[in-house]
Amino acid sequence: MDVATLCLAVLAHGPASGYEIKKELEDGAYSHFFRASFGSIYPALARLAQEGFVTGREQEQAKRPDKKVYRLTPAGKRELSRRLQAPIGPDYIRSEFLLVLFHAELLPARHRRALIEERIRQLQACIAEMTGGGEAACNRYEGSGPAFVHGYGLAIYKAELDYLDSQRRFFDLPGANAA
Amino acid sequence: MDVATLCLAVLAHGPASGYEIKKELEDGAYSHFFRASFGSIYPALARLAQEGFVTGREQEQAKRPDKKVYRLTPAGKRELSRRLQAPIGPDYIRSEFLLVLFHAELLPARHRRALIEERIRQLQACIAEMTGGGEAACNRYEGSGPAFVHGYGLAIYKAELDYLDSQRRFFDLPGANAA
DNA sequence: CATATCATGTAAGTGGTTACATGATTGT
DNA sequence: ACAATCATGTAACCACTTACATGATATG
Repeated sequence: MDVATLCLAVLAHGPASGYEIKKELEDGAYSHFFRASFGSIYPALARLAQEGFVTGREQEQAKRPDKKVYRLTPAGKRELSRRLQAPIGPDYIRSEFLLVLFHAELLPARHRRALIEERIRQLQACIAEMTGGGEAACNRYEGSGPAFVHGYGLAIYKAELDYLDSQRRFFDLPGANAA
Repeated sequence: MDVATLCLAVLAHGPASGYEIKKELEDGAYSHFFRASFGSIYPALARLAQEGFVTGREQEQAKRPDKKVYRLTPAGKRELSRRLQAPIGPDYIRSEFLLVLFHAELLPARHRRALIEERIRQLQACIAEMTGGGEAACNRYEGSGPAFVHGYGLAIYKAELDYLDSQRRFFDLPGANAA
């Protein structure tokens, strides 16, 4: 599943410009399980428009640069549905955090401690943002799918935090013979 | 952190050939948080040897192709330590599973159910393999680092399974108007 | 008899990212 | 004044994957 499919997916929730799609992928619900940069989003949208899966309408704005608002065509919606039903690949995970801690014995104890404390802070912030009602990004989405995925992510983050909390003793293991 | 660093990391646990490193990344403990293919491992090892971070010794084998066993040099160990202490990037996650389920409403109910049941099966298998004592791959590693990471992964997988179990009602939501 | 495992390596292709180019507007 | 936000797009680059080339041995 490439960036084009991702764009179709985001657009299924309503029309948006390339810039808005990027923001969604950066701060919104999608950020927890996908990623893409401008350099891949803009060409993907242009291609999708050419293929007839989206239409892009130039929209002037007062005191802002013009933006090109894309929306799904009926063909685009069918295409998205088709792509979502294709066999899925396995989750791709690449965690430098876990790679480094796998070799905790090669690190100075304080460095190990700093890594874990930073991780705890990040997880707490993330959980707070996802739990706290209000203007949180994910609130924009309605329906069982987004709610299910939201709960899924939250369950994982909570489990990570709980685990780190239960492993506080790991912080204070004898220091390493560092470089 | 690139494949070269990953190779240094694997070699820190003992000498290995390119083929063995790949196996480790595919079935071993590393498989849960990193990935690499032959096409990137072999050139990385050649480069590391050229830089003096590893030495490769050709080893003949009876009834098997020769293999080139690499081992970390003292400089290589220092280099690994140095690289592990560099600032780490955020976890990179790309889950087609979550992307598809985020759009559950666009899918036929049976497809949604099949995805989740498959996921449950995978998680159960994974947890069983990690929990069950015996010849499991991760048992090769000793020390607090590997144990910590093992526990971390297990905590996540268990949380995912628990969540899916708690959401069984999600399976039977009204079907979608599929393509 | 076919397929899987063991074993190394290269070349072509790909799906992205980073950096660049451009520029008004708003907040600090 | 300086940085951030809004906004689009291109070009150069990069790390990695897939497929190819080669071939013996073991397994079902």
